[in-house]
Amino acid sequence: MRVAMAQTDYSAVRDLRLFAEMSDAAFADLVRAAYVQTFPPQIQLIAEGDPSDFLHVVLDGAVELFSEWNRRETVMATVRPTSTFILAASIRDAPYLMSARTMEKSRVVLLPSQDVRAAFVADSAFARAIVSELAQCYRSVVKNTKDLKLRTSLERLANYLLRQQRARDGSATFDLPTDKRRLASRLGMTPENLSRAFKSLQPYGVDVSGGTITINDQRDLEGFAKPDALIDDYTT
Amino acid sequence: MRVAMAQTDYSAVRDLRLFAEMSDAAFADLVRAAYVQTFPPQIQLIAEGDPSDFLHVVLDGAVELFSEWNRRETVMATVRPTSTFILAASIRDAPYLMSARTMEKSRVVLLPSQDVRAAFVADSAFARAIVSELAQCYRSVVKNTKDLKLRTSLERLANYLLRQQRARDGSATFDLPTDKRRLASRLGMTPENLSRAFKSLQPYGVDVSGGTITINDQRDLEGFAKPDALIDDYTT
DNA sequence: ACGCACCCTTGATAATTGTCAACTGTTCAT
DNA sequence: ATGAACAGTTGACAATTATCAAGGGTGCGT
Repeated sequence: MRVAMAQTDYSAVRDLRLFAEMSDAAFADLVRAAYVQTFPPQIQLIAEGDPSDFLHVVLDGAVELFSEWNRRETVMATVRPTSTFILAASIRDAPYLMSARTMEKSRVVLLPSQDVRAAFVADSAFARAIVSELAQCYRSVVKNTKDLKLRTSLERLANYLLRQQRARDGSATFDLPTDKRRLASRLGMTPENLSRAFKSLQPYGVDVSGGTITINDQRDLEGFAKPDALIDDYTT
Repeated sequence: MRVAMAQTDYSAVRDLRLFAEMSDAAFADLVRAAYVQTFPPQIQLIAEGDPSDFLHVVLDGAVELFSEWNRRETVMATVRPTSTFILAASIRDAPYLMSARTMEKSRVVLLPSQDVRAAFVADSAFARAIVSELAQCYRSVVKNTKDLKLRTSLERLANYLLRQQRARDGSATFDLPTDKRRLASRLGMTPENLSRAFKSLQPYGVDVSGGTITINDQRDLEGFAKPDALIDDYTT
């Protein structure tokens, strides 16, 4: 009766660099026990400290990774389609270090962690892809640490804007991909401080209108922000 | 004439979890073009931005990883025997994100990055070990980010002391493994601030005499520091 | 022993960042 | 339309952290 079930379309997952080189058989094994679920906004998907039962893949929407300590909370990252999160915990079979919640209505694939580990052993192309992905994740977090330790909040914001602009192919005007409260937390500052930081960037040609940013003087802003490939270039 | 050369002893490297499960043949291939070098203190081994030609293994001494931006510098980590550094860059064949310098006289193994990548493809046990190692590295950096974003400098210091104490099997008195200037940088603060932070921990039973720390009231300090396994336990 | 570095500390001050409270503007359900 | 809820902003203030300058202590080479 296999006709009646499991016609779920995993082609979007398959297209991910992480899974693209796998053998068809190994991929079929991996998605056998997987399932796709759609969540409403503001739903907590995982909690830090929980055992890592599933590797998650965001197909649609947006997921926010955050952490808490002593009644404080901070946004660690935002995951947008199509990519995975909590890969390291799944691989190590260790508890999650971050919690995750949907920011909007989101469609997420859940792959049992044990199947991921099995696929890793069974399929060497998958193993290679995992290592490459993990190394990239590691390097991203290192860059973020440099950003946090070497720059003031104003410099972090300026460089964030330049990165966003580059991600939108360099147009002078673009929209922030998230609300300002989350952005503040992601950048390691308070919302009040972010408000003032935007004002402080006005002399460098940054205009803010709601969530729309205009960079009037690219040179000037870059002169202040001093972007550095070893911090701001997320492709290397 | 192989008797005359290359009798270098790589057993310390072999014992590392990263290499322990490799086949003898793969390990021999990996070590073939490797070499061991002894460096005096304060020598810069690698510079951020350089291509990652070698995976490094510290056999003796201590190596400091640091980063620079805009004339500022910060200590990212300290590597002690026996472990590797800049694994992610080697794997991805990407430029180093951090510089490295010896803190003391140090003996370091240099493994050509291309041989590491070759061994990764040839030996699946090695591939598995690399993934496990990388996942652990990733999780360490995430924990460090949480430490930085969720805690004040005083809280970071308090938790650092508790971690050090645990690493020394919980004895009330122990020595700092590094000078205070580097420690300050590692914790994301200035030396002056670290000095004052130590003073601020006196009421919680922390005594400082040179580089020797005594924790007189474990409970009290823990009450302030609120250590958390998802930040401070580096084994998970 | 002496002087010279160098690290650490301390004090004074400034810059940065966070907190609290109030206010604006918008959204959205009723 | 109305008003509750909420994100964002602003101002006043406090806490945290950094900077600058000076002094104390220690180690080391001569």
